[in-house]
Amino acid sequence: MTEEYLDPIIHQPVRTRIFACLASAEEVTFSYLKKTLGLSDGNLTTHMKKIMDAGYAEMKKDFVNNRPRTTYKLTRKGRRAFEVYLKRLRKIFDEIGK
Amino acid sequence: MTEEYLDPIIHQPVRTRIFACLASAEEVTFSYLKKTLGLSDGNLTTHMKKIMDAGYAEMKKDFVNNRPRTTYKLTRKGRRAFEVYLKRLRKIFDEIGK
DNA sequence: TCAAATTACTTTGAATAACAAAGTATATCA
DNA sequence: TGATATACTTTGTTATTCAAAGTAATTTGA
Repeated sequence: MTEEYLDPIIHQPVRTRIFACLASAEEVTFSYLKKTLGLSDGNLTTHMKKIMDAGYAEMKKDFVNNRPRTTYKLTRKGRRAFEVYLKRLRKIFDEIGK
Repeated sequence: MTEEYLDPIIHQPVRTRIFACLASAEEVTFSYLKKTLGLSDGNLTTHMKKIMDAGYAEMKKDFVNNRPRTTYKLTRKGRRAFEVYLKRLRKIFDEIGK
């Protein structure tokens, strides 16, 4: 059980939900994440920064109707990390049933 | 998805594993947790303190072979909180598959 | 038309959390 | 009896989390 450590970048109340969102789609906008997860702007920015600093997601900026739009998507590395995370979580909980 | 917040007492890399351990047994000793999860003494103490402060576990102290022994067990509230946690986690991940 | 509100973020600072090193205390071992 | 081990707790530093305030462009309403 010891080595089944849970990636602290992913295993955090807000970020786990962000990852679930990102994993379920190709890419997701800042506004969508904010609304869907009910986060403050600052909170979302800093969490995304942390995820990107880990190399788990990347950002794209463009304009739609003269408004800035920031889009995030998981990198290959991020998707892989999330898979490993899910596998470990499952293993940990499977052991409860002994 | 918004209201499916994950209890920060439980959703933390070390504590999730502590909860899995506690949930799988009636009660668990300090030494066992420490060894099984590979934690430093201080780290384990502070995490357990946090879990107890939330009313999720309780501590029993006795002596075995003239040695102090600290035993932890989930309270009813703690077990319930863990169940809710697991249900929410599952829901969040189920949504990935859309 | 211009002031106010809205959208879309980022920066910053204060509160909280996480962790290990050092500390306390008893027991065993050589 | 000095050294090592077991069983913890306290303390202090560093890292993390979050929202308030800040920036900038845009739309809306009087």
